[in-house]
Amino acid sequence: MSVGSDQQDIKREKILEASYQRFLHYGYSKTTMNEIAGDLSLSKALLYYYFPDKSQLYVAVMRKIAGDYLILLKSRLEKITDLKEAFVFQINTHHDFIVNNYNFFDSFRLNEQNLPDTIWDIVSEMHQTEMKLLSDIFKSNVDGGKIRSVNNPDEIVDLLLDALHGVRVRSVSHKKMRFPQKEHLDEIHAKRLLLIDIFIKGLMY
Amino acid sequence: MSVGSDQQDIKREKILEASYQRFLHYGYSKTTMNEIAGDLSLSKALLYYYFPDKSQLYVAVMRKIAGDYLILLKSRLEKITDLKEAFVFQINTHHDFIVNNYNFFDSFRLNEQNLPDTIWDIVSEMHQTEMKLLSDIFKSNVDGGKIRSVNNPDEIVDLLLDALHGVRVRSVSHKKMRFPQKEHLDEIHAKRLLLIDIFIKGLMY
DNA sequence: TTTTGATAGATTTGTTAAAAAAGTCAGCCA
DNA sequence: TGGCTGACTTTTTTAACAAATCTATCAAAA
Repeated sequence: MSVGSDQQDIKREKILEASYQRFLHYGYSKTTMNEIAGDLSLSKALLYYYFPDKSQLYVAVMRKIAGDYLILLKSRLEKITDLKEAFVFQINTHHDFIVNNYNFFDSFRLNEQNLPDTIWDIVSEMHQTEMKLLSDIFKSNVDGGKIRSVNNPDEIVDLLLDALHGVRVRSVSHKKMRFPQKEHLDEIHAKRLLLIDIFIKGLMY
Repeated sequence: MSVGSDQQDIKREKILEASYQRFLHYGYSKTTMNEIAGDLSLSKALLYYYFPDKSQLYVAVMRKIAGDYLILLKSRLEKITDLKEAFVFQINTHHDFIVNNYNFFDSFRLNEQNLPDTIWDIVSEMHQTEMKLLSDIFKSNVDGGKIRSVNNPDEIVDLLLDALHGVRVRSVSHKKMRFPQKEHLDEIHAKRLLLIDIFIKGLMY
């Protein structure tokens, strides 16, 4: 990946961590470079020594938390063989990822158009990795004879992810609140379990 | 419902129609009472004779188009017995309703908070009616032995609607466009057919 | 090589006056 | 007298512009 001394990498990490906290609590546009520098007792100019500009600093933070998310997902899914269990874990982990970083993602909701396109590469990579992990489990379930063979496993996995996503979106947008309440989380979870259940039954012989 | 002479009702209708056209083409906030009055060659004051204020005029238009939508849905679904066909029709009709009135609904997207709460009653009523129509078909399919009995048909119907909804949302929000393109509509449609297929299979014996 | 203070240039924010819109009302008229 | 209007008041939006804040740069210090 990147070259540089250990010292540089450590400082880079420190900057990423401080930036993450700011972005997380105040969002992208309400975070200033001065504040980040202040948190680290550094000069603002140093931030520009390590990162070309604010937007690319943001993308770097995004890359980091996306990476952490994927590592968590991977480590757990590689041990899971049950298809239902796999989807439940995926959907819960993804949900936590969104909820825990809600403010961080406000640059997506308000479409902050000055962000570099590389951020979409990260989004795309996340999706591809999720798909790959689940598809593998799916295929091994097909091979194991637990569900019937289909000609396009990836499409099926993608479809179920879409459907599960819809369970959250609808239950939120229906009411005027923008974000699911604690009470609703259980309801969403129950609905998703039911959906996975029916869907997988529909894939059996 | 409302009392008044036939003449009054006719004028009311004319106002609703003219308002609808304005809201549809320019959205809520970019439509003025003067323009609506101008289209009808009436004075603005007359609008206030028939409707208490702008927001309630908007709600009245909403109630009208929601009513039309539900009538269309009802007339067709009452003749459909096949569960799959019913869901396909529902989802397509709903989609058309949203697409055809896209600008009209901009008051929802930008959350125009000065709209009266009664608008949510309409949304709620739409959903309930949709549910009722589909649930009836669902139940008659259960009775006919085509799918297995479940303890809560409404919940199942609701779930499938959520899931189908998700197919559209994900395929849109994934890319940065806010609205599905023509080319995507076919893809969405195909995905939904597949989802309905698998889901209903999962409900069989 | 890493760090900074000073500073230029761009963007956001706050302010205020003018314009446009919502909403009201006394009275006209068929 | 119910339906309608023009003229009016009040509220909201827009435009312009100065002040403040923020991003980004750079010469020079550590």
